[in-house]
Amino acid sequence: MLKKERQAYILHQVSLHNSVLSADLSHAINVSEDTIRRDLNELADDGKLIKVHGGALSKSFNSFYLRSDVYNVDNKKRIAEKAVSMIKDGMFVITGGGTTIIEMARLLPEDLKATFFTGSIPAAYEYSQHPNIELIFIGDKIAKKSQIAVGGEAINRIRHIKADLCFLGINAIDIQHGVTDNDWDIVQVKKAMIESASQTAVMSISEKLNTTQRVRVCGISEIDVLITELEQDAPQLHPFREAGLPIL
Amino acid sequence: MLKKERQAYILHQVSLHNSVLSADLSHAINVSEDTIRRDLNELADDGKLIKVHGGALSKSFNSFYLRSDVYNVDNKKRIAEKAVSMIKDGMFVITGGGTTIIEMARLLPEDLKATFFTGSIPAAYEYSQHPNIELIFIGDKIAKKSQIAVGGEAINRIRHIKADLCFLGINAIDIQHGVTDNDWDIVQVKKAMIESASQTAVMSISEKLNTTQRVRVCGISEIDVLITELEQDAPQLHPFREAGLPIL
DNA sequence: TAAATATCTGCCAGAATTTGCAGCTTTTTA
DNA sequence: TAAAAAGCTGCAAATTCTGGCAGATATTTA
Repeated sequence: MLKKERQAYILHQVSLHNSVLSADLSHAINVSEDTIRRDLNELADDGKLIKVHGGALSKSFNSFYLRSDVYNVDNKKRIAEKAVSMIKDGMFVITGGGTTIIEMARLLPEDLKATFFTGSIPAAYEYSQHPNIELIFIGDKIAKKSQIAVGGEAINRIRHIKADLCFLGINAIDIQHGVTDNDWDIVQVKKAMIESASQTAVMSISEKLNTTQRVRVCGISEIDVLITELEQDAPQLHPFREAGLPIL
Repeated sequence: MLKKERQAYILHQVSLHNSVLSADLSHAINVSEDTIRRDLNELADDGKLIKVHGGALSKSFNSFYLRSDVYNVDNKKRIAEKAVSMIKDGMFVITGGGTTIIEMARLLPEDLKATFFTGSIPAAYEYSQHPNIELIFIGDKIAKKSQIAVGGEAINRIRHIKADLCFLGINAIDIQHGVTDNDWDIVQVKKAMIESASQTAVMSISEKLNTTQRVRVCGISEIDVLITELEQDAPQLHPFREAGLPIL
């Protein structure tokens, strides 16, 4: 096998699998690992791939996770837009925290008059910037990681609220296990919020669909709407629609 | 799986869920927790995430609040320093809002362990950035102008607190009329805070000495310390000291 | 065509990296 | 305040990397 051929093969494998191991290549082409290494070094010098200890990575791989932040912001904005469309003048809305909620808070139309409840400091900050929104903060001990109020006091207060809508950014959702999260305290708060509202909308980027975490928030049946960045008829959403969950 | 791949996966998970546990990652990728920890340390060194006990947090999540220019920062810093010196480990401290309080929050020493109560969103944000401070937010309707909780619920909660220290930034102080302010709702909250604490310190730049506003908060006698940017023996402070008000 | 030259490939020894483990310290939690 | 969980350090084994060397192969030149 010619050197050129070999390198072409390597590039093909890299673009196919996003990553390759020197040992695998050596075995597949039947040349020594040294040769593979030299090839990888050359290809890396030419900027065709990224060499790392033990093998190589595709170039697009790197930009994938670097860009995923920005990429996700766009998706979250799309979700936020859909969520905002559910809110009408005069409503009582209760929301959690998280980046998607923050995006939603920023997109609320100037002339919307509504009352918002939240226990999240960043979300509260955004709501308080809005000219026509009345904001009620649900206080208690603030969880450091998420800057959101947790604990019995907060849950008690939430129980006394009768909201029209509840918006929750969620960490994982799955047909079988429903909505799950990884922080016990925050889950308690979310549960209370769901119970206190007549309608609950959960917001999630599609990447979180069909994933699970450790603590269960609620079953699919307790949710009224699922909001993702996808079109309503996207195939990933089929199982959820079939489970009777309305999609926005 | 290559090291870089693993780290990319970790970053992806962090940006997706805002936080991850070492144990979960170790289980998901099938490597030892030591390896995960080392990865997290490397990523944290590169500033890609924030490492915490048991896992890591997303970096982008926390930074929403822009430090805006405040009037008279230097003087307020000087006041804040004096205020900080009053706080000891283990104390329960209740504070209002305002720029002076914010400065104080930023100056709290890293190793101070104390519990803070506040109803101010910006102040809460600052406290929540501190590693060793336990923060309890006193929730209720948020007053737009000052981003602070006001109303019966808040006052009720404050009544149930027994704090060691109360810090208030004040708008006006005068020998005859005591501490005065211009917002009725906020004054109610401040009154409750003063009552709930065994010691009250009021903080004011010297400009506000000998001025009055429309609503009375409390008389000079109810204050335990007055903190200004001036030296203790500054002539402007004489009348206050003579009225029996300790000066810091 | 034969010799000279350049390139490629495999092998090797020592250096470097990575990883899991054991023992010990620190932090968290009940 | 003590048990449990997580973190850190140093070590050892395994893997990978580096540069040099030698033989094989390809290319050029006399």
